[in-house]
Amino acid sequence: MAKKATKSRKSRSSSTTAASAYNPSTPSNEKPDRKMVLRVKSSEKMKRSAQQSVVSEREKRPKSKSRPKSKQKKKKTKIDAKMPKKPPTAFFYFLEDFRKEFQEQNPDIKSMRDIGKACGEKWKLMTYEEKVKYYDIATEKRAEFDRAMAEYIRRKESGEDQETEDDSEFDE
DNA sequence: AGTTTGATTGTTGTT
DNA sequence: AACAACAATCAAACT
Repeated sequence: MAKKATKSRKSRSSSTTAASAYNPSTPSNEKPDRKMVLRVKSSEKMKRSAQQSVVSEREKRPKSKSRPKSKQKKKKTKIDAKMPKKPPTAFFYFLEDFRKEFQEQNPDIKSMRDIGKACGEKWKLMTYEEKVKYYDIATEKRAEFDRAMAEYIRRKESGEDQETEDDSEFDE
């Protein structure tokens, strides 16, 4: 088993792995954590979705307006490099892993479009427990993002005019 | 040659 | 409550 030392960073102590939170019902593992229970409320919703997953609608139709096919990014140029971008969702992390495998099985396909389709299909087939792994990562990232955003705002309010002060960046 | 689109789901923010 | 927009990514496509 490859031991991915992913825990290299931050040892927030906290043995609270988000995964635990995601596992609302552990058969044998019953930890009566009175207060620390379910930090992620979305877990229930997600689980339900995963289990039900049975969507009768074979054709999803946007009830409202047509979907803007092109409206994601106009210019990838730097708008604000300091601004933290939204963290990838669980699905995106899954994509990262899936992509590698997919490319091995299908070296012919290189574009993400095709992979995305396959990923989406499999994603829906995946069970909640399997998804939890990715949800866990996404949740953690979101927390970090939230913190980064707060700091970013704080710094911005503090004075964005303040040029590199703590970091000696003499680029020019 | 450089910019844009296209496709996937999830999360968040706005109304 | 529900929609809108954006997150990564890479190749094809367009200008």
